[in-house]
Amino acid sequence: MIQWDAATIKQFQDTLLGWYDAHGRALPWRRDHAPYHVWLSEVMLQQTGVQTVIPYYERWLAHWPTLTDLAAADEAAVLKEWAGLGYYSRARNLLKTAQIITQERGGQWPTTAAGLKQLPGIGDYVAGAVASIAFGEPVPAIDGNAYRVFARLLLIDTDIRSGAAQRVFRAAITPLIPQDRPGDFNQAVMDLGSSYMTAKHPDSAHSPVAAFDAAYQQGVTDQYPVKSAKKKPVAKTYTALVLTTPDGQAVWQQRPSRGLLASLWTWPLLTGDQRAATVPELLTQLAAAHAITMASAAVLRDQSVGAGSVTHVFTHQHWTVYLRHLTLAAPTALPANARWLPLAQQTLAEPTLQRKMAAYYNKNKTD
DNA sequence: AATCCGTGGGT
DNA sequence: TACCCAAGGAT
Repeated sequence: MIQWDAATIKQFQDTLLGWYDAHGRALPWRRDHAPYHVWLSEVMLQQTGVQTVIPYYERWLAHWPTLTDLAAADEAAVLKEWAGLGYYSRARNLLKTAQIITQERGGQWPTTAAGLKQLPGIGDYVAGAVASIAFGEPVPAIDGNAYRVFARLLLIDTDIRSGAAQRVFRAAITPLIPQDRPGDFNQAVMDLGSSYMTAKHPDSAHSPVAAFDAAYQQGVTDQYPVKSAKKKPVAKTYTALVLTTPDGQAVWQQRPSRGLLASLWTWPLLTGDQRAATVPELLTQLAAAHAITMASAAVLRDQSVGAGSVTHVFTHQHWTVYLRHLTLAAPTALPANARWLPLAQQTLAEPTLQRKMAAYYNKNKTD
């Protein structure tokens, strides 16, 4: 690992900030440095691309313009607004933190990274980003960009997926932060990491900090950062039941409040490939899995949907979902975690998996 | 420390 | 197809 002297650090800061002043991106969350705006954007941007976030960010602020507005929201409304962004605990934690600040702290944000990190959903990265950008604290905000940029500049070969990475990079980056512009420094690093110093096909030669880039100077950019491989997703198979009445009402089922797609709504899912199961078998499993009971005598029609399946890849699971369509004469009573709503309902939070299933159903439905 | 938790885009 | 990547955090 390379250590810079004080003069080099000053030159690096001036070069990086000069470039940022001239070429930094004009993003919606950079219109001001309000902690609500900085925090919301940083949470949305976790593991998520800028172009995906922008429309969600704008819609969110139209819905809840202030932290006080958000603190008064229902969790169901928050999840509905978040639906499609993924990692849904982020949305639940946004609401929790808004309530803590509004109701327990009199609307006052902690102004240090250490204080911010106590709040739900705020870890080392978001704490550093909000503390530096909104409150001017000279702390690093170490995200994937910072890992990549400084691994190359300083030839840091610590595996960025290892437990030691946070400590090693924090020690390396902290001395480089300018006391007067920590927020701009951290944002400049992010812009650098998403323009010249990208993961794939970097343009190190034209980077404004090429002169400080040891990996580029030595022709070893492709060796940094060191990042161990992920393991591949586990394959799982399910069968979704499209349970409708003749007038187009369908059974919607809310997933448990913890775990994958927590609290979101889908058509009821049974484990395994149930394309060959009989109607009584399907209903037995439906009762066991979701406490939804209905008599097989009430089923007017039993149809498979399409010849294939819906596939959806999560971080750790690769799902294959088959669809069965059962038509009932009339709605039956449902437990608290299920509802009769139109097939194309607009009121509940649906994950992308459900949107894919609905698209597949609409394309393949028989009548 | 290792695992869980989404999604869309690129190659 | 099967990877990898993108402004991580909680348990």
